[in-house]
Amino acid sequence: MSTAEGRLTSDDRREQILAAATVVFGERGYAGGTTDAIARQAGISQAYVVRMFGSKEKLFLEVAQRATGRLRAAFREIIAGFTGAESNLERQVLLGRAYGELVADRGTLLTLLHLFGLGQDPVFGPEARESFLDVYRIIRDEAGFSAEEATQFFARGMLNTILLALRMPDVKDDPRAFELLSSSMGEQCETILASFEAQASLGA
Amino acid sequence: MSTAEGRLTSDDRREQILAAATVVFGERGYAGGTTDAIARQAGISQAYVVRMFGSKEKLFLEVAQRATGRLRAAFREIIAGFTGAESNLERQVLLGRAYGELVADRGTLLTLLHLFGLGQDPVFGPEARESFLDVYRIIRDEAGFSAEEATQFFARGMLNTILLALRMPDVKDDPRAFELLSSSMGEQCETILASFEAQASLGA
DNA sequence: CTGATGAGTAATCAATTGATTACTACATTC
DNA sequence: GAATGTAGTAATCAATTGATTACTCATCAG
Repeated sequence: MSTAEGRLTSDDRREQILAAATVVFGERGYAGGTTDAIARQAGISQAYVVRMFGSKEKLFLEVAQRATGRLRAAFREIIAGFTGAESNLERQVLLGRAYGELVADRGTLLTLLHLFGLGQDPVFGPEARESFLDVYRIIRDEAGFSAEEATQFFARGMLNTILLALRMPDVKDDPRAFELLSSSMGEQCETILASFEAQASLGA
Repeated sequence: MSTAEGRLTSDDRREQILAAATVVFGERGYAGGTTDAIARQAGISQAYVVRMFGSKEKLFLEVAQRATGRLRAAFREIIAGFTGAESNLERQVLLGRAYGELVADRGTLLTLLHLFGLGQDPVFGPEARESFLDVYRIIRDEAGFSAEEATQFFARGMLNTILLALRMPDVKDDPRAFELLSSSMGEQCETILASFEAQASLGA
């Protein structure tokens, strides 16, 4: 996606770099994602990536905050649409669907997962914990789930996240893999898989 | 833990390097974990680390295989101890406890999680999927769980894994964090937390 | 003793990486 | 039309990293 445009406003360029960084950090993790790969993905020079965000660390922080922010927004949007007539089970389905749509962007999915693996980092750790808890508070206080319901919802979400990160749908021919995917993700698997196929992967 | 011993047999040294690599790869991921950090952790030279395993990639592969292998062994040991009188719920508790004991080693926990985030890697991806499915098959075929029970068991396990990776117990004073931890991990949280405290973290 | 084998390292290399600097080109404003 | 700000890059740097090579030192069989 090295969109070879001309000059952009710094805000537009910023968005573009964040999108590119989400892809690269997703595929290679924080340590493995280079500013050079991000620059190439965005079609600009490596120097400009660093200059616009100050450092790779600050860039990743913004990428992570953007991902968790989008998650919060997606959940709040669904909750705002609650009529009050749904059962909590129906609400779980609606929220789960929203999560599925969000992480249909593989970069976002993987960035979230990589962030979770950075719990011991002095900078990203606190950020990761706080974001995770924020989402839990939304599900608990704003969606009105009980602790048990919320935990169950999160557990299923984490399993789905890992199954997608693993690219488990790639071995869907295996009967046990198919069973696990169906049992955990239901029909959502198809939609998300299709979306993954559509996403360009980084060159070697 | 730079245990400054003298010469060891190559097998003993191998074990020691694998243990050191588990710690380092756990804390910094595959890309971020350097052979130099592993060597220092093991108290030997960087050259010897590379030489013994051929490459960093092969070393990580062995570390990952060791972690997933231990998981399979732990589950099989528990299953072998089943009397046939337990309910499936009791069996879930027993297996969950075994998982908790395994990932009380933080290096193992994080190595597993990092492996899951490598699903698109041409080398580690297939390995990760196959290992994950192997464990699922054990739970499904050898422990005799239904697809729904197994999925639920895995979902809970993945949530616990991420909560521990996030170091969520560090913010246990937060009422919602405490609630989530209690609801997902129960009293196991205490044991594992204590074990984490006891583990030396890498120097800067 | 001697010679071979295995454990382990120091030194070094080429490649990569995040960051900095000095610069260019295009706008906008006065 | 000069001046100023803003988007963007080329060139370069110091540090790091995985890997290789040539070596040292200990041990042990004969």
